[in-house]
Amino acid sequence: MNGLTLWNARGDDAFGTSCPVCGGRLVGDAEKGEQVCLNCGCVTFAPADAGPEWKAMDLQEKAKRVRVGSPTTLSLQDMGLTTEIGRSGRDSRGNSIDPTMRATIEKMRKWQSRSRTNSSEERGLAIVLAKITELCQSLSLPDNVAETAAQIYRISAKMKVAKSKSIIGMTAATVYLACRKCGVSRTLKEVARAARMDKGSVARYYRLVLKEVEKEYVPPQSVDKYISKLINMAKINPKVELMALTLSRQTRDSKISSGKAPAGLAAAYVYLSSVLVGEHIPQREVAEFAEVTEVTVRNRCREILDNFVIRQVFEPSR
DNA sequence: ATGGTTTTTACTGCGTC
DNA sequence: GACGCGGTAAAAACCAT
Repeated sequence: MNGLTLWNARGDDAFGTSCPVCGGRLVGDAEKGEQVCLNCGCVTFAPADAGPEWKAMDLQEKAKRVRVGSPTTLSLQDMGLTTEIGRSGRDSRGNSIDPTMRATIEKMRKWQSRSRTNSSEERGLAIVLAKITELCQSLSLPDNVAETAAQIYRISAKMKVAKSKSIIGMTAATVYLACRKCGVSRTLKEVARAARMDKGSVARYYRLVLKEVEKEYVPPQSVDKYISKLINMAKINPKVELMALTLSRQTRDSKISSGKAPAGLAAAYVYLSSVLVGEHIPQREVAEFAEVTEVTVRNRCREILDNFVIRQVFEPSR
């Protein structure tokens, strides 16, 4: 997907289940939570502010995102054999479904009711997996993250870790862990907000799952990922991204990054780059998008500038 | 629980447009 | 005067032990 990073100039309803340009099918990009159209190749991404106002659209989204004939998936209680099948008789592109397919769907529906969850355990599993899918959607996460989250939850359920734990808590924790494992940059804060939980509780559940299920160390998100994400969310000129990534690479492995919140560091790189490139985004805005304070941005900037000399190579402008 | 580190909060001062 | 920027002290949050 490298080099394909377009940004949504209109900033409106580009994120959906079908391509805003040609109506083609969108597939997720594991890197950034973007979606790419299989038909025309254009890239869309989630609206910058995942504020509460698009809760309303989540339900519609959910209804629209019916998966017909998709491959088996771990994020459904029965691996996807019992898809919730809409009654509209239309597929995800809005085309009507041909009779053969319709028959297949009917068969699936029949089998679905037969194999329906009978034990309470399985019912519980189904509920949580649905929650996971829902949370992933409201965070605009690619499918593979949902799958990973589902897998993590299955394991923790099997290990009885999830026993008598809050459903949203476990959901948020597994989704957050899945993000980290898949290298998708979503902060704990973002996950907590989407799950309507406070950060502290999600962190507690996260630790629990990490300790009991994952056991291995899951490295934090690289600064680069945050930079790309910031650029995408704030619809900043890609030139700035290039600059920020370059700076980030040059200064990697330096002491300045150890123990610091990657989001703050990324914000500092983006800010500095915006100045260097001549696009100049106020600290205030960068900080806001990175969900850190201006103070943090400033502190990171100072450390970067204290430790490195930035020599700008001016191109002859004619 | 604790102590060290980082981030946030709240406030102030400076220069510029 | 409003705005962007830089700084500071103290509180709060975080994290490893």
